[in-house]
Amino acid sequence: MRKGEQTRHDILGEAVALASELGLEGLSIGPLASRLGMSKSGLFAHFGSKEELQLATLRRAQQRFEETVFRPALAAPRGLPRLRALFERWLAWADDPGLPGGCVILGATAEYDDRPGPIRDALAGAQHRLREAVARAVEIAVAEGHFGPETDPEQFAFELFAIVLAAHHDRRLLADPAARNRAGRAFERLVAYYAPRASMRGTVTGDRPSAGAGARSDLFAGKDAP
Amino acid sequence: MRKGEQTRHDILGEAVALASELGLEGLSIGPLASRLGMSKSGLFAHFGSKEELQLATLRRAQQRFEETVFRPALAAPRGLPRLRALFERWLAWADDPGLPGGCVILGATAEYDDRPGPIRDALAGAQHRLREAVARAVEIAVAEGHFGPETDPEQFAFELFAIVLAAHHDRRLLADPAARNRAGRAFERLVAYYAPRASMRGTVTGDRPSAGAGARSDLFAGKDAP
DNA sequence: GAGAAAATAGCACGAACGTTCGATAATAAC
DNA sequence: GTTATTATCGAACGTTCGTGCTATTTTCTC
Repeated sequence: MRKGEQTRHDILGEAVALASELGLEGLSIGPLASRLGMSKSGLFAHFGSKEELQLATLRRAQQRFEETVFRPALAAPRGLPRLRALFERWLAWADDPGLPGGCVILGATAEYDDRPGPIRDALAGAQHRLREAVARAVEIAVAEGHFGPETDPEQFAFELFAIVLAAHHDRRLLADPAARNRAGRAFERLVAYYAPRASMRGTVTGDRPSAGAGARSDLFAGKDAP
Repeated sequence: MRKGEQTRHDILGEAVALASELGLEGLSIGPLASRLGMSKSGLFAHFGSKEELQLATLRRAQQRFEETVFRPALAAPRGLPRLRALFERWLAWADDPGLPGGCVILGATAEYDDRPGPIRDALAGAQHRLREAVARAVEIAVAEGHFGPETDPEQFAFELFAIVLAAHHDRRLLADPAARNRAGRAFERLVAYYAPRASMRGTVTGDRPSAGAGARSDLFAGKDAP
């Protein structure tokens, strides 16, 4: 009873890596089995259908995202520092050695975003929850005074996601090493725009916006996780 | 000699629609042939290999993007209006009835961004040229005085692309009708950020001879039907 | 250690795929 | 109108895929 769970765990580890390169659709049972040194039918018995394997692989990737990106970011101080930590980890996520072909979730989204079914449901649900969690973090930043009170949390979450998406795109397709830097500047511009001082708005400053609004974690030491 | 080109044209029209739903990889010859009321082998003879069909389909999608999005935007006045027209058309592109499953190019990018070969090359090359073309449009906007002189054109192109990407994502996966509005607000914020300071520097360049609206269309300069 | 239960292997199936080939029908050239 | 060329078809091949069935080996329980 316990040996099965172990191999199932190993299988999903390889499955995430393989799905990263070939997509959830291209994740085929034969090559996955031979990578693990086991038979096709032996592997198949763990899931009962390919779709179940795909769902389990997707859930595993989502779980790893939460453990690698989201939860550690929650350890950062409330408000902007937390958002900054989230952003940094999110960018690094696509370079995870366990994801040789980029983010599995984004890849699966491109494949299943117009094919109704449990996979699409799982993707949409997770995306919805993530976006809401980011929006909550933005609300906290507003409460902390890092952003102005008229800040729209969902709008912020949308724009943050947009930056991550484009960075992932440029790194994967164009292999552009400048992508990360560009993403960073876009993030700073985003943060600067919503900063409480309205004078920031619509102005053009050559240098990076000063980290006035609690960018350093030591400024707000003491206030911690909710 | 001419009948063949006509059917080839018809085939690629359907191929783009099918690839929009199932991806370039999922574009299979059998179903495509039966959609067109012709035999598998008859269709196959036009391309000689599946990869050639995929490449031709991709080139056709790129050509349609240029005709539908980019070239018409060039007809708008230089500078910010042109960028705005580009942005609007770009957003509408994903809702094109000929693309029932979203942008073929973005879909293909997700599939082939880490698989070396002619398809990836075509994608990366086109993306590079598009990004450069947008950057040139931004340079013009700077010259027109619509943006401040320290505006980084490539950074702007990156951020503009990010907005479009996220809008496409939210519309496809989340079926979120608010996506377009959010993208619009992100665009306005982008434009506002790079706007010149209130201290009017005026429109510096009166009349540098414009390249004209219907200038060049070498965006996706790929050889077509060989 | 014996027996029950679970995990894995081996094999075969039907379907779908890209591709080939020879035959036939449609079109273009003269 | 005849002929040469091109376009299309139908059938088949070799693979690969997901899946089901039956043994056999491994693991857990008492």
